[in-house]
Amino acid sequence: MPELPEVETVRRGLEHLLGTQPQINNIHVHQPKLRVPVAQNLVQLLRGQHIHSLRRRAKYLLWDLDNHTLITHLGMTGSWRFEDRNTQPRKHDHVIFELTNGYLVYNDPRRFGFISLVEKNCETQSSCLKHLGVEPLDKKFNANYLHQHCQGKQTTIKSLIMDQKIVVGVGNIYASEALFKAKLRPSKKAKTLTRDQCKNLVSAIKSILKKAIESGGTTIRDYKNAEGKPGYFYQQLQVYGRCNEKCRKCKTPIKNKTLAQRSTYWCPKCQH
DNA sequence: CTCAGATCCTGTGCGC
DNA sequence: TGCGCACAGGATCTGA
Repeated sequence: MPELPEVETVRRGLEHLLGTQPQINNIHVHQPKLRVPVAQNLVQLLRGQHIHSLRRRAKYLLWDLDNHTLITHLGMTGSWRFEDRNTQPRKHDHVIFELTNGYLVYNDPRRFGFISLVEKNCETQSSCLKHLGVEPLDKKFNANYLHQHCQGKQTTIKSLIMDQKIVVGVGNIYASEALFKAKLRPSKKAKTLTRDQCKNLVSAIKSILKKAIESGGTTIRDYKNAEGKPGYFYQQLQVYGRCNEKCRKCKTPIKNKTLAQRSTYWCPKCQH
């Protein structure tokens, strides 16, 4: 569900709502069975700690506490909401953080997300973060880097840019969108890309992600930011979800096919 | 090592 | 109206 722009939007919203270093008074775990089970001693360990800052790495949110870092992931359908009063609990409210200034609620119908814990300053060595590739908006993600990773790769270029070991944060929506902007077919073999094509693709990924962040992300169905508001990048989608609709550039009907288990969209005339 | 496919879950929307 | 099926923004594991 949430890709980098959505996670970054959630991070910014929560950072604003949390205020200055709230303390965790208590935690209520209603459903510990997330993709990674919630640790049994989570409540005991975190009670009394403060939330100092909220960072993002890839699609993970990193919560800096006094003695630990909380690593959380939204999976496909996870969301955080902040409430200043204790309101009616909703279906799939799995974990509730009772803070000095309000309630922080993790809701996730499909339970593909998780909340886990590592010792302070150890997060980069944790199993979920240590194999991650470069951030797409970092200057390390450039034409040479991508071209090198394409060498000899039998897989498709769409699978490659969604591979979090190479570059993080690009999910199913923005992969299709970036490939449209770079005029490349999603099914093109990664090893056949020239350096120039890699250069175009890198800048397409960067510009799409930046624009999506500016718009507060993309809401297809259930994504909501921390304030409960949708993202507006949906209006700017060129191909994703537009099967049989006319390409906005050349009027050719957009094609749709499942590629590597994921729904994929492209314009057969604009992309080669 | 590389790559494709199955898998973890629930909700929604479609065709019949 | 109701049922069954396909599909959904992610990441990890298995096995060929």
